[in-house]
Amino acid sequence: MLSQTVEYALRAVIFLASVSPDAQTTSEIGRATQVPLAYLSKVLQGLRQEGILKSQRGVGGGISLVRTPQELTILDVVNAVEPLGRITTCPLGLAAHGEHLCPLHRRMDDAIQVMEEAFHSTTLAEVLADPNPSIPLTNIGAPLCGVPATSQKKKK
Amino acid sequence: MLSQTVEYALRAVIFLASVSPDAQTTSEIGRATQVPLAYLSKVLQGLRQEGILKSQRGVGGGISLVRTPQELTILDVVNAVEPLGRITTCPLGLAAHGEHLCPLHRRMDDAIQVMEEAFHSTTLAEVLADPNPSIPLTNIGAPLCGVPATSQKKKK
DNA sequence: TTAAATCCGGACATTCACATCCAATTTATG
DNA sequence: CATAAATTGGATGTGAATGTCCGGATTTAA
Repeated sequence: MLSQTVEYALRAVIFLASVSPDAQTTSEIGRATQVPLAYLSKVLQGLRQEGILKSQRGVGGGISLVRTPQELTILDVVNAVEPLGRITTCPLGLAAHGEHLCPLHRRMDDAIQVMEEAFHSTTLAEVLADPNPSIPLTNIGAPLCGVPATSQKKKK
Repeated sequence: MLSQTVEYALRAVIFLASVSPDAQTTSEIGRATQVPLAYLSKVLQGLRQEGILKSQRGVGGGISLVRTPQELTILDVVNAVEPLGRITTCPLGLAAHGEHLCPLHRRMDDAIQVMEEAFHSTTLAEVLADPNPSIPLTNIGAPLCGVPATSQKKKK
């Protein structure tokens, strides 16, 4: 449904949003998000090329958000990694249909659209602010489950 | 987003619904839906194993729906081919979270759920009944664009 | 019984998502 | 300048999704 890469990308940007506007190294992001490090670097590279993230090489460098968490929606991230694939033209290739879809494809696109709207209506800041108060278990309520919320250790 | 196989499966069942309860050969379905014949047979096989379709071998045989178009939803077909992948447990593997998702995964699952509901709320019969009246172009209004609506030629 | 129609199932090919590894490049700092 | 920290990009591997091919099994009908 949603690809593994989308899952990884969202974990990464949520974590980055939680420390925004600070930069984090790929290793730090990997540790926090539990994403395989070698693959994470590819995902982050893609997000940078799409203008979601920016990077700084060298000592003290790392990855950070281009926009603020208030300005960045879940949809922005999803579309940067793998566009949702709205159905805009007839998949059967009937050019005569133009922008008008048959009843089947209209409903398929409608379903994709409601998902798109759900993603568009939520910013990273809103995810972070969600207290999720009704849940009593350990570590629940963190924007990204299992992530040590805004770990503030600066060694050296 | 939605896989190619889902697209093919929906085309096939919509066509079968349009002639329900009659059976159609794989070749006839392939011609009507523009799906590669060799692959279509695999897709149909899967739908049969999932209890969506039934088949009859030999001369005069073919494929037909198990249920009526009124009783079959788009979601039934989608789930038979490739389950939507609702998020029921923490993808980070934190068992302690149990059934409670963190804010990020709660929103991701919510988005999948709205799509699931959109598919669940539509039967094949409703797709077929959709007149799509506002559209003036050729062949528009057919439940599956490009399909000769309930082609009634019986040769021999 | 034979033949034709039709589905069934396995083997194979291709492409892509996912993932790993490592050398090259950039940058801050002593 | 030399070194260590960090990203970048290329090469490569693996498995799943997509797609093709064909012989075998089943059923109807002549």
